[in-house]
Amino acid sequence: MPRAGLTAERLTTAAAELADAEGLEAVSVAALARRFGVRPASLYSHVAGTEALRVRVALLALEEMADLAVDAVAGRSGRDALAALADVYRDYARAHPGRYDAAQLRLDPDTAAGSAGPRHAALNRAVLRGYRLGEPDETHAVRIIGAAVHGFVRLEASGGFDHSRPSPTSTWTRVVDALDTLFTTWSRSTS
Amino acid sequence: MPRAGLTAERLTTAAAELADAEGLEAVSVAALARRFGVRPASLYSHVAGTEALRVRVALLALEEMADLAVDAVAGRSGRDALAALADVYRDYARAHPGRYDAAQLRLDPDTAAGSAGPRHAALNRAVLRGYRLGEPDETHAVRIIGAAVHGFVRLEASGGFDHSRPSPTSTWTRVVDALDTLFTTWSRSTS
DNA sequence: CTAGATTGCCTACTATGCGTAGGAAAGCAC
DNA sequence: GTGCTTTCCTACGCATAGTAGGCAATCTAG
Repeated sequence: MPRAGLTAERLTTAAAELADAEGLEAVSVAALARRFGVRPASLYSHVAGTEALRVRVALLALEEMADLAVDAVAGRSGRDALAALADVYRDYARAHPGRYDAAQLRLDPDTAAGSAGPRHAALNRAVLRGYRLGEPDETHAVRIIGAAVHGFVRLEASGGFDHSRPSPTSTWTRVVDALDTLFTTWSRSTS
Repeated sequence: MPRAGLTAERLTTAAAELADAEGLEAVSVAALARRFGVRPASLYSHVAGTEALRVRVALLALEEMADLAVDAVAGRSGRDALAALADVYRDYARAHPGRYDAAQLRLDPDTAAGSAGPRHAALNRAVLRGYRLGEPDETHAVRIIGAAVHGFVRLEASGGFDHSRPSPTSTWTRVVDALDTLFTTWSRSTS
């Protein structure tokens, strides 16, 4: 019998595609085995199990988003950089909802430390440096960006405002404007 | 053999407690059956299945939050009302993480229409009326409150800033301040 | 090109969960 | 008590996660 050519990488990308197409819930050993025309037990030589599969998708998503974010932010500063960074997250979530969901999984500390998570944190701070906030404001700002972006993305993804007026994108613009204004104001009042 | 006295209500409250204690994932027909010392099949005369159980928890949580929100907002206006409303959501999420997660489930349109969802929308708008935003700003504002609050709560719940400085609560204060300032500014510039 | 080692995928199994069908008995009406 | 309803049961069928151990496809030595 011919071999299917399973590897951890191929399983991870297939899992990511499956997550985007049918939701993170659909990512399971059984589903992947079907996709590769192989018995479920065969996957266990390559990945530890269902949860490990989802974690791999999370790590992939974090890397992809970090790469996109680095490109988007390059050569920009201030509001431009902030908007570019925020757009990366929103656009990624719309293009890859399953991967994005996976990226929200709570990773154990070791895994998180080895992930692209720290790159995201560094990028956020790099963008914020333009506002010259200082501490602890910069930390507050990192958290607020995270909350606003993830909160908006989640609302948008859960269909809360499908086909409703005004358009989600116009609200998104307000969100980014509000963040920029907020940080600019902090910056002024502290200096 | 004595009867366990199962009812849809008792199952729902037990499911809510289980969700808060062990996560929404832990809510299942089998787990509830164990809790009541009963065979899994016995639950199906009372609830349709695992998903229905979670939806019931969601509806319960939405009602509880709406009741709390009504009380919290009563007699307040402006920033006070906004802060009180936002605090209700954050405090509820911290006290009842499983119920709060359930409340984020995507409900089918009919179920959603019969839920406390519309009460939440009405309350949000009632609080915002104090800012005299008009449309479409008021709608943007409703969405932004939702994004900011849910985003923050989610970050806080996922342990993103456990034991880290500055305290999550100090960031929360900034979030509420930022929302108040934002809406106040919109209000002025439009009038 | 063959012989042996490797390893990829298999069968077979256990355990757990969901959900359905149909039966027995507990409790209620009278 | 007799009969009716409801509650909970046993017994299934099916899907999934994961483990143990085997056969054979492929790689490597010589």
